[in-house]
Amino acid sequence: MSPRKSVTETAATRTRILECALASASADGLEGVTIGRLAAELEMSKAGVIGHFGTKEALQLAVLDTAVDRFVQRVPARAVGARPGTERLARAFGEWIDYMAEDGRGCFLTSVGTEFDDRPGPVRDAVIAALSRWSAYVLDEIRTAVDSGELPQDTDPDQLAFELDGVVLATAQAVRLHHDPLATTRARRTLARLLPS
Amino acid sequence: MSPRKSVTETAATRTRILECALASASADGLEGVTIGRLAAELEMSKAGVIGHFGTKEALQLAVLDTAVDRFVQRVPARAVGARPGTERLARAFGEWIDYMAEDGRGCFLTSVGTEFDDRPGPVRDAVIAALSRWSAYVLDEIRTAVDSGELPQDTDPDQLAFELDGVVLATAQAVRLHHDPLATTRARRTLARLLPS
DNA sequence: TTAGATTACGAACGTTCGTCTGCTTTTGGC
DNA sequence: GCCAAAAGCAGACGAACGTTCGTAATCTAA
Repeated sequence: MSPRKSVTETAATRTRILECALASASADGLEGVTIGRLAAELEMSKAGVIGHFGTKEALQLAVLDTAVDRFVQRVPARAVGARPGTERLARAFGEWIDYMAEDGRGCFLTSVGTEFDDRPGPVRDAVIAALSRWSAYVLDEIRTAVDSGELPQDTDPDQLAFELDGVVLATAQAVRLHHDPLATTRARRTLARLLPS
Repeated sequence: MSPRKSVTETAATRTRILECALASASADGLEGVTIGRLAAELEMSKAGVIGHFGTKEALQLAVLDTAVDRFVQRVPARAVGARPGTERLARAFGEWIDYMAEDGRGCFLTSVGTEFDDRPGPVRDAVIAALSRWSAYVLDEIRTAVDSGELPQDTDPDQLAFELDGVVLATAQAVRLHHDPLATTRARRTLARLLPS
């Protein structure tokens, strides 16, 4: 039928599937992704789609991986240039907020976290693992800031991380559910208070 | 077959269905509720289940209504005795936090908000309406507190409401996803800072 | 006592789900 | 140029989906 692709192009097919699945999952949730709809949208057979992953669950994990990669490339990667401590934290969270506000995207990772927060399994584990990595990153920077005196000595890192998490979640809700154009403004204001520069 | 129920008992059947559906939706999301599983769990026929509502979407809206009712009975209702302003706000949010922490329940309303934040339709509209009512309630109390001098004159009510929302969302995530036993402690600490008494 | 709703049933509808089985085509290394 | 490996297709599988029948049993009201 259609001309076959080179090996790099077949790897690109996998990427194409994951991009489409990520878009679908952003709207309908990770469980809402279906092989049939993906196949129709990509003009492939269902077997051609799932053949790259084996099972739907493996596909879900791959989608999650893709989303995490993009997040890492976008958020922490853009903060490496900032000085460790509050400056890096402010940069990272600022990038995250901007990222969420783009096209009302929100945060895929936290959305899936809510979707799977009561469904034990590999997907839930993967979400928790990813969020734990982020959490460790944040806590590390907070401790650096405390040690250097940027933050008060009596700062409770876990408490601050909790409040920063709240800012992110509130922003995601404001952006996606309420389409609030002032969400980023409010988020930045809270951020500035939590992370004095 | 089985003896028919009186009219009050048949109304109780509807309640029984909604309770079961609410439990199912808490775990699998509102879209994850299926007529077949409900019927099996309630030992009824699928037709008997859906007959009370007509369509699955109507059932979803009824489940949402049930959840909102319970929330109202539990959270704002317990705060009516508190003095308007920061005291009532602190009481209401404190109750909400306790409510979320019970059995790691989390907040059904915000979970569904995340689930449907990109799916236009009656369910999304109903979630937004319910959250808007809560938001109006909170903003009203904040303004009362500002007027009475409990909160600084330059308080931005929307900003404070945004940050309170963040506390709730962070608590829900900590409780449901991470099973964090310290979630309520952290939430109360943030609350105390946002709403000085 | 009777008539009309109401309630729930069993059964089937057509659709979609995820998965699997052959089969054909293409690819990459020899 | 050849050949195993991989990619993708068509199609079918059983199961589950939401919905809709016709019917039997029950309740309410006249």
